[in-house]
Amino acid sequence: MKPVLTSINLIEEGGQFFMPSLSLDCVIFGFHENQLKVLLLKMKGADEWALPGGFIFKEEALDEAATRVLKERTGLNDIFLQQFHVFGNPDRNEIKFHRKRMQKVGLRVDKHNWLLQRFITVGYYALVDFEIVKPSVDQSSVACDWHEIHTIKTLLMDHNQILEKALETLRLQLNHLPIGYNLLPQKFTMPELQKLYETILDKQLDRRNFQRRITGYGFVKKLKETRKGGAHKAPFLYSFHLSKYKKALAEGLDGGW
Amino acid sequence: MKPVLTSINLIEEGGQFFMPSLSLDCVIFGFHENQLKVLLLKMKGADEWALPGGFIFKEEALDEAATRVLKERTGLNDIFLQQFHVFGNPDRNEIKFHRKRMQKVGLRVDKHNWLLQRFITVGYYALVDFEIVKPSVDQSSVACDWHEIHTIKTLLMDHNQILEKALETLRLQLNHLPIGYNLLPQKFTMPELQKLYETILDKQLDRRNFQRRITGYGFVKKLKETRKGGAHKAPFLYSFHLSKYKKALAEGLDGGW
DNA sequence: CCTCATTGCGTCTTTATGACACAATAATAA
DNA sequence: TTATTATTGTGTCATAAAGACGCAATGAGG
Repeated sequence: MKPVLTSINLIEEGGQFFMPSLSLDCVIFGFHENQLKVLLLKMKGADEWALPGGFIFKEEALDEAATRVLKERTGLNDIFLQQFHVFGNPDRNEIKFHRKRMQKVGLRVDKHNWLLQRFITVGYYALVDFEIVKPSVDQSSVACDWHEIHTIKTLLMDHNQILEKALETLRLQLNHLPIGYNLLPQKFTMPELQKLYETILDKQLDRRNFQRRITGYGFVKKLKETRKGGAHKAPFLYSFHLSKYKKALAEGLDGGW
Repeated sequence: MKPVLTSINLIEEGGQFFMPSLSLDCVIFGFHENQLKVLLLKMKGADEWALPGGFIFKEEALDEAATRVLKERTGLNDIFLQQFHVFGNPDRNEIKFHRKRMQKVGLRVDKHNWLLQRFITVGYYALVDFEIVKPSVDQSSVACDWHEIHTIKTLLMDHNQILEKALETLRLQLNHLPIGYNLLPQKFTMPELQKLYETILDKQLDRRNFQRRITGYGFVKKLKETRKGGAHKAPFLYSFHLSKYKKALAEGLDGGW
């Protein structure tokens, strides 16, 4: 039903298992050491880093396919993921990329091969707890690592554009989806939450007003523990009160109408 | 390059012109008589109304295809449109629909026909000035009419779900995209703008506070004319100051962070 | 045990929001 | 012609939220 395909027979036989001309790419976000990071792959025969992606089985729902790709890449099952945009310009240049890659691998294929067609890709972003993810390479890639969002250079094909759009979406959805909950560990400090907001919004926030506003919403629980070990005063730990968080987000955290 | 296809050779020959397994559907919004409306089609051989849709030529960008469909349907060229979601469940049931339709038309086709495959559809919404649209049927439909948003019953396939998602997106983007500008005529009254907001947000707003807030943003110009003819006091006409509107939206009209 | 950067909590001012009062006005009915 | 009526234009007041900042408490490191 869902056979494990090697690099070679993916090219030669993928066409009979996957939807034609359709792929998906995942922007997997993690938060670590007060930095927003993205999981990137380096594929065999490619110089540039790329977003992890995959194809959709002929009988598989789009979301299922994204879930499967994320599972393969991070080892995690219950991942928060959101479809955010379809990238459908005819010049996305999957074709050149695949042809180049096949040449490097030394494979000769028919020009009607399913991979040598124009592809439209659905962008998903995922939010994971950095701590519990174990990035793993697959058979077609040589590296799989976290990259800090601001240090990312040129990515494969239109992946920079996909990443930008994912970030923009994340910013717009910050007040409507449980982004903090999914990106932070169970217990976190107020400065950590603030830094997450600042990174996503790309804007400095006042420490004291931030704290007042967040506690005002009432969706974080202050714990009795503190985070020892830092160089200065130990901040209190907090955790999300998920039902209250979701309820508040449903209304929208921004003033609005 | 982009041949006009009749109903018959669309089925038989569409496969050589269009991307396989991929379609797009448009939710075309208009605002008229203080009601939000959607343009729906009734297709030959179908009982239910449907969203206007189309396919993507093999060398055509996704947005181009959407623009083309909108042009065909409304006669308009410069339409504001936004891609908002991809619908990719395997049980969307395009297949049953097409098979049924072909039977009614009395057409026998191969089971590998391109239309009898699973289709994934990209949802676009469009905002048009109701006044200047001339809905037109195409060769595959028997009617094309505006429907008030709250009176719409069961639509074809998953089109109710697509419409719902479009409305939800519209609500979320109200403070970030020039939605008023694109839905209202050049000149409009404050009560009209308010009704538009109320319909999209599905919420009553205080007339006086609404006016204060909108004028406070500074992106509407009060004109010296009034809208005569109503049964009561003639309201002033306003028009959007587009550059200021866009600038304000870029910041986001909601308080936010 | 002193230093210092960081954290926790608070104040004050300004701005925005929500609720409501009242006068002005254009079509209609008397 | 004039009164009626529903609606629009403008303003007030109380309350809530946002922005700017002060200061004491704390924990690690010297």
